Amino acid sequence: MNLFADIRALVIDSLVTLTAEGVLPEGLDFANVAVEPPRDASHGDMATNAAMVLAKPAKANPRAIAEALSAKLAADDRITVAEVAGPGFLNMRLAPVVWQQVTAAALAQGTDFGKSDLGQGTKVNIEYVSANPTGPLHVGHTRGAVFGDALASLLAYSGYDVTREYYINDAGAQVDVLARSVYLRYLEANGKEVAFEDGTYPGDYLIPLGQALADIKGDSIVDAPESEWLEEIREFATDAMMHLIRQDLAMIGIEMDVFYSEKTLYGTGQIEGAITALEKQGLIYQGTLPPPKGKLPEDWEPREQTLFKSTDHGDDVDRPVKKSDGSWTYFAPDIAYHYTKIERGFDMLIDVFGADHGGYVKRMKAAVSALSAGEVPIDIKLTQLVKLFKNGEPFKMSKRAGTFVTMRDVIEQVGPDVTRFVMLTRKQDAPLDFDFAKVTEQSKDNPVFYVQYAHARVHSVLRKAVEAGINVDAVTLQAADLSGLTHEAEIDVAKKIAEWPRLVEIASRTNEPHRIAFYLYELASEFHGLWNRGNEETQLRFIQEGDDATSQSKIALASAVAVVISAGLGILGVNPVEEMR
RNA sequence: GCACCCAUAGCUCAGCUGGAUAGAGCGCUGCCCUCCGAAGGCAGAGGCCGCAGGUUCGAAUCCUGCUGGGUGCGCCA
Repeated sequence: MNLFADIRALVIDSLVTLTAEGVLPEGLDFANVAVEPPRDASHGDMATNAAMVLAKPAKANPRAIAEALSAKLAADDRITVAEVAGPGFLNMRLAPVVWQQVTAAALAQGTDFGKSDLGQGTKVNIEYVSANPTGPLHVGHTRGAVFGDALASLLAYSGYDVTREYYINDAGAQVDVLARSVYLRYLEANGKEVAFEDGTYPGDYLIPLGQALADIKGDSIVDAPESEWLEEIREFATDAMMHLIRQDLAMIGIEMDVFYSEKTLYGTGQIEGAITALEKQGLIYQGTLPPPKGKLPEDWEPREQTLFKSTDHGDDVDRPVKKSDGSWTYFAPDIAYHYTKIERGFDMLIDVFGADHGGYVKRMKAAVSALSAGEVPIDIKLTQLVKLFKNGEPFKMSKRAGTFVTMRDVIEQVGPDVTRFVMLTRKQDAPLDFDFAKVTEQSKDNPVFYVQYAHARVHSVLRKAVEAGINVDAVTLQAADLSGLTHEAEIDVAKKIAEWPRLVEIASRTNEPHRIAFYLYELASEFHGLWNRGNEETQLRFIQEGDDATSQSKIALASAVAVVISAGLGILGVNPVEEMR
């Protein structure tokens, strides 16, 4: 039940009626008519801009339209007041019964309250994490992982058919580096002195791999040339790394639907196929790119390459798909990979990249646009850096030195729930400060705690009610008579609950799961406020001694809050707690 | 040099794809526990929404140009 959609439907109906009656001219477009909560609560429960939007095309005074609309709306039972304000706003006040109905709907639908068919089964592919299989996930990956996963859940909740996908970069030079690094560890396990020079991964996490290899191989390839072991060790090492990465992901509750290997694009004609598809459109040519303006790289010299005319699809310069030696650039298999997404029948693509891939966005969009004839939209979300702090002291990570902070480190210290929530309390394109001390603090300074606390308080009430012999099982609460919930403080909580479906819709349309986190904070705030008013005004307490029926209605409201919090946390991938410890 | 992202209270950030007097938390000043958990709540002070133009009935939001910060810029992935 989306109250805002219901009221908007009522407004549109009224406008249609007014058109039929000749008050409004025929053929007006109502698409821009919005029904939203006014910023200032004193203006009422809902406001519509209908009169202002229609004034110009209807060639009429906005206030006059608003007056006419007001008369129609006031006839509906749900609306107690519909008054014209300002330049032509129509402010509506809704009857208490409306809020009681919303509360009942939330209880009846449980965590499905807020689900919609907005997506209409649209097949959407969300690619996220996609970290190189050269080591464990670090904090930077964590943000993209959490963001992508929450977005996937959000879209699924809104009726999209979601596929969570991870692209394994297991074919580039970086996996050769991995193989050589593992080989060094293997030599080490065989008692050799080795040096980790630039261009190798010195991290400790490869030591067990070297040992495992030594256990299998003994010293048989200690003196062998690279050509004899490279391929085998590469395979061995990337498999091991992907195993590690899956474990890391599992720690934070992420399970991918598809792991897509870059390697499988080679030797199967898929890269060639994708490039041919572009070629047929005349978008592939031999050419020489102009040098980057400004500071010229020392070793720059003009070279002829195979280029993709991405400028035809909104890019700034054309991009090479082949290096000057004729081998594919990284971009080529990426084009082929996205081509497979189109061919696999996805209607919509979302890529979640780290901010350092910002320069990649336009060419990827250009490729998808060209390959799908503009039919498949692609949204690319860049996640900004996570700055780590410990007691206010920042600490850095350096992959080269092998001293980066892993996702595992973070999860082990603060837990998956806190990590996920904190990383979602910021827009993904803004940098995030993550302070180990602060995120585990139990105070309202910490939004995770604050929201969890509200949920726990509801369950505390439920426990107390049971102790007091009040029946608060789900069926009883759903059947409770809520007509007594008329106090302003209670209505305010119900109003917040009513916003949930609308909020979900907005978050889905914008691909912005952080809105869920902020909403939950606001809902928790309303609930804490009501709770505390019970201190002074005892009639607002949830448990009314000797009056089970009243208690049940108030507890029903509290339970509705818990249901929505639970649904919201579910989208974020956070487990609601029933008790604080 | 070019492209993308960002700029909102002392600090950290929201702001519902253009709405009315721009909101939270922290910090600061007060107040509220005999009371379902005060791990909370209430109130107050605090703003040229980076600057300058433009579009509009109406702009923090859209457009243009600046300023300042981040990221990236052929033969890495």
